[in-house]
Amino acid sequence: MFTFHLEGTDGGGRAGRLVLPHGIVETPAFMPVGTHGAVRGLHPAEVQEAGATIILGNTYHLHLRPGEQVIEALGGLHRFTTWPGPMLTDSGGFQVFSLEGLRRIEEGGVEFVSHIDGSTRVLTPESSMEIQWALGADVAMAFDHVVPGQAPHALATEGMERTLRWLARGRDRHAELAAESAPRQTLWPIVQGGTHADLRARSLEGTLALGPWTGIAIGGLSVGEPKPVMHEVLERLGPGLPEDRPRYLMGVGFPDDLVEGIARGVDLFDCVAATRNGRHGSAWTTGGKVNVRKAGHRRLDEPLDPECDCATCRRFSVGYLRHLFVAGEMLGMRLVSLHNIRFLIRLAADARRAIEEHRFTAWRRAWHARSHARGDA
RNA sequence: GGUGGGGUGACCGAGUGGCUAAUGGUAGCAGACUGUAAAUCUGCCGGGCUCUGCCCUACGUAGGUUCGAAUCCUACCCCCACCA
Repeated sequence: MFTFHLEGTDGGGRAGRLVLPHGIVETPAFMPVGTHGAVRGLHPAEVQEAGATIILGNTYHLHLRPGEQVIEALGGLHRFTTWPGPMLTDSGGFQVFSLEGLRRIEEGGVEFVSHIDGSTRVLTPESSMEIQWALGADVAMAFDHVVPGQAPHALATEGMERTLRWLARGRDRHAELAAESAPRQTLWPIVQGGTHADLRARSLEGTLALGPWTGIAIGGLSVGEPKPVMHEVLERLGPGLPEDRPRYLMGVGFPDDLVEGIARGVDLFDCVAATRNGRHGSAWTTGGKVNVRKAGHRRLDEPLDPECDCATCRRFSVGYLRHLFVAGEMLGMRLVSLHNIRFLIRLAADARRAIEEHRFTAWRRAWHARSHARGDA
C-alpha cells in the first residue's frame, strides 16, 4: 500500500506506478480537480471514461459544505461521491493563498471568514488532518502556507518555515489518527520557498528530515511567477528528491506545463484550468487553443480536435458547441470540460509511453515544434 | 375627429439648452483564466482618418429660435391610451 515503482526514465521524464488503497495510478498523470466532491459539471462515469485514475477533493470547501461529519456519516468521500478510484484531498493550504482578504494567519492556524455565510472557521495543521482523515481520501496533503509568486525573500521565508513547523504538527496528528485503524490514507508533505533557490533547498531538506514520506509535493508554483522561474525551481529541486517517491507538482497546469514538468521529473499534476477554461469555452487541442465561442465557428462542421478520442470530439461539431455556449446551455460547458480533461490525461499518457519507449526527448521536441507552429506561449 | 402621452444608437432604456458620439442593461465581438469565492472577469461596441488627436454622420421628418439643441418653438408623419 502507498508504494511507488519507478518503471522507467528517459530524457528527464519518469514512468511510474503508484499503488493506493483504491487503485493504481500510472504516472505521469493528470488529476482532475473536484473541489466540492465533483469534477465540476461532470458525471463520475464521464471522468472515468476520460481516463482519470485519481481525482482531488478540497478540505476547506468540503469542511464548509457539507461538513466532514456529514460525509463520514454517508460512508466517506469515496462512497459519498461514488468515485471508485484513488482520491487526494488538498489541505486548505491553497485557500490561505486564494482567499487572502478573508483570512488571518497565526502560528496556531488560519482563521477564515466563510465566503458562504460569514462565519469564522479555523483551520490548523491538526484540524486539516482530522478533516481529511474523516473524508478518507487515499492521500492527504499537509496544511501549508502558500505565498504569491512575487513574494520577497522575507515573506517566502516566513511561509516556508511555517510550512515546516506545520508539517511536523500535521504529521504527528495524522499518525495518531492512523494508529487507530487499518492503513487507509497517507500524508504527503509540500515543499515551499517561493522563487528563492536557498529557501527551496532548505524547505526540501527540512521536509525530508521530517519523513519518511510516501510521496512529496511541490507547492507554491504557478502563482504569478514567470514560467522560466518555475522551471528553474523544478530543476534545482530534482536531484534532491527521492527517486523512489512520486513527485506531485500542485496546481499545474496547462499542456505545456505538463510536458515541461514531466521533463523535469514530475509525476503528478492537478489543475482547475481544464474544467474552468472548459466552462468558459476555451479548449486545448493539438492544433492550439480554441475559443469555441468565436463567431467564425458558427458553421464549423468538424470536431474540436480531429486527433482527440474524447466523447465530445467523437460526436459533436464545433458549430454545435459554439451554439450551446451562445445559447447558454450547460451542456456546452460540460462537453468542453470533458474534452479538456481528456486532453491532459492523454497528454500525460502519451508522455508515459514515450518515456517507456525511450523516445521522450524526441516526443517533447515534436510537441514544442507543434506548439511553436500554432503560436502557443 | 378630440384630448393626453410618446417616438434616443441592433434591442430595451436614461438624459429635458453647453461637461453628449450621448448613463445603464441586453445582444454582438475579442481576450484572460494554473492545489476552483469563477457558467467568472476584462476590453471593444455609429463611420472614417495622416488615430495620445481630427473629420463626418446621428436622438421620427422638415424647418426655426439660440453663440450653442436629443433637450425650446412650428408643421408634418407614426405609435399608445381615453373620449366621441
